[in-house]
Amino acid sequence: MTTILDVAKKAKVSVVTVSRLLNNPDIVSSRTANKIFQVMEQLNYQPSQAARYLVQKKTNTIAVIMPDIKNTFFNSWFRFIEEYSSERDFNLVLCNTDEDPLKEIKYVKLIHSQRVDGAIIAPTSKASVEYLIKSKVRFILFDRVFKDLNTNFISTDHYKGSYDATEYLIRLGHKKIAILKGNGTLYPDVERFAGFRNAMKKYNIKIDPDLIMNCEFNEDKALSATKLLLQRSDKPTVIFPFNGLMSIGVIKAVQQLKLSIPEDISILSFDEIPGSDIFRPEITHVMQPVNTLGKDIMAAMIRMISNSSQHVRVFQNPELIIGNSVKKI
Amino acid sequence: MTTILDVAKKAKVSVVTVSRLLNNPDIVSSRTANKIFQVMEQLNYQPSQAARYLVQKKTNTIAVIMPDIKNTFFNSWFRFIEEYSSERDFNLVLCNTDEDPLKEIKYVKLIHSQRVDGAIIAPTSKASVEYLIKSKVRFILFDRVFKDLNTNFISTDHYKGSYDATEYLIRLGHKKIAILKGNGTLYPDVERFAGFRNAMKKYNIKIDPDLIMNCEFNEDKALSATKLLLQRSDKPTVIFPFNGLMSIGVIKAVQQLKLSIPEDISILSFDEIPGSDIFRPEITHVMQPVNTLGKDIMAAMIRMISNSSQHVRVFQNPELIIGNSVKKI
DNA sequence: GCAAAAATGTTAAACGTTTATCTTTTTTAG
DNA sequence: CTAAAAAAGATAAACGTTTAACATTTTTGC
Repeated sequence: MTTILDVAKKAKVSVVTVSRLLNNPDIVSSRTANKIFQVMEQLNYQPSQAARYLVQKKTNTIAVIMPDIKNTFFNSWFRFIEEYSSERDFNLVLCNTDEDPLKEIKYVKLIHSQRVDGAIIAPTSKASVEYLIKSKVRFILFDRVFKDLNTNFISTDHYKGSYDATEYLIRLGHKKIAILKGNGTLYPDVERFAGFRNAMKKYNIKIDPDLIMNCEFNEDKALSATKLLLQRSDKPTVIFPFNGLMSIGVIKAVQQLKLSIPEDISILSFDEIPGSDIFRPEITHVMQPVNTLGKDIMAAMIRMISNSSQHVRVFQNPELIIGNSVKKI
Repeated sequence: MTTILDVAKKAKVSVVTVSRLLNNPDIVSSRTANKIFQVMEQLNYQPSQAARYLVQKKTNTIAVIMPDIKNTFFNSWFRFIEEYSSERDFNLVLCNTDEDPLKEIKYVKLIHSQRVDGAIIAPTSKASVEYLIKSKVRFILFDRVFKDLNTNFISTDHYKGSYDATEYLIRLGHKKIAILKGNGTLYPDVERFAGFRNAMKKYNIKIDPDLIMNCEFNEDKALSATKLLLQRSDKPTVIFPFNGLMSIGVIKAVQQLKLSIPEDISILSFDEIPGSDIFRPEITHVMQPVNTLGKDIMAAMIRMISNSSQHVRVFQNPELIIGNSVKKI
């Protein structure tokens, strides 16, 4: 690998001049600058980030830790993150945890070791977040907040999204609403359920506990749950899965039972489903503002990196996108 | 940030002993080891990768450069890459180029600067590949090969995939086959078209040049092209888009024209479409072996990193997945 | 042609590790 | 209890940069 010394020698200048050109270009004459640039080009020189970091304590790298890059929501969110950061010359390290706390803690330690300038994390476990705090890694939580942990975050108002969606269903005449949720540990899960519960309460509709299913945000479990639900005598009129993946499970189950949406059963999804643009009927869903969620969190991160401390605690508003997967009753 | 010195002091051992524990654990007694580990835990110590790299010349990092993480094909491929590498304790840096040669060259320089142990790249431009060669970055091309460049690669036999698909269509009676392709620069594009052309030739069917559309792998262009095609008096009986994104465009066009698949028009896609698991009819498509493509390229990369040089030149076989989007004529 | 300003050079320390060599201390086996 | 082996320590160099302090050279403006 060619070093700054090689460049200096070949350009017949001192190492310090080369370094100055790299870090403070204004103070070197354009003649020398050109000469050095030319040599750099010839030798294919790129300064070693590692050596640089040691002195400057900056990596220009931001880590993104998330459960699943394949998940539609995280995927499109990531695209905005990537776009924004690449325009500002920050590098991204992407870590996929698969909702595995062990994988997550491994990654968290790794990025600590890498001394990234900051981390954006949609955590699976609280332990990872506590580790980040202890080890003084700069970070912003995304989507999943720990209320008792007093950290920076950007998330969606999951409560409102779910409340509004439920209200929409109720106004169309639905009372037997089935919920496919997680196990109640994840923040969005809790909030979404609370939103549902309170909307039901407001309209004085009793919640049938048999219609609340824990599917752990898993497609297959949603599929089985749906089959169970649809075989009941007292079956629900609508199913409300708390993420896109579970909605896929619901749709598959409906297809397998040769039923149709919304004639036989209505569906309302939290988040878009993959392939939503061509799937018919269009699935009514709560849409989180991925675009601004991505831009804002990255902007906040970059601000934190330059201005040091910053206070970022934001809930953004989701929007109910009306399709035609919900029937009026 | 706590350093190895802090650990040594607190554990009352020498820096060298701590380093030995980290790099050659067998030669330190378990009593000392435990003591040191305990202190590391307490102080949240993680060695600085940068400092380490300077001496050891290893980053344990592999860069993945690809055009679009949102593209179904690259996305699922990436998941396998990620899984395989994380199990083997390699870190991944993900770079999204958006098919922009400038963004790509920026990323290529970046990873050079980061001194990653290797790169896996589905290149957009030849310049990036030439840069990697010049700067002696270890790399394997993925999907997009440059025949004149004599590099390592793992790709699919695009020719065969397309040939077989075309033959399938012909045997079902199709003669007026419309092709939605790119502009003919990308390797897969060229090969896929050659496969189509030769299959047609074998069955002595003349290719109507009006049915060959350059849509640049773009959804909107595929949509417009499809509308044009379907309004012709001498319209095709089947449309064969060269990737999943263009297939989405085709499907949207068909939906907008209120036609149905395969009654009014048949479709055969190269690659899966997003949401393929719930979309009906099931789209007949050429499936690349994403799983093995991912594992194999990562395995090859890791071998290259440890054994130094390696020769990797592989074309894997795609498979035709029969759905019901192609009508017998 | 001269003084001031700008550009470049010289030297050296620092960043946090690893690693080699050599020395000293501790543990183990008989 | 002793000799050998194992473990730990001490010292120092190296990795590729940046940066500060100061010295020297070159350019600029008048």
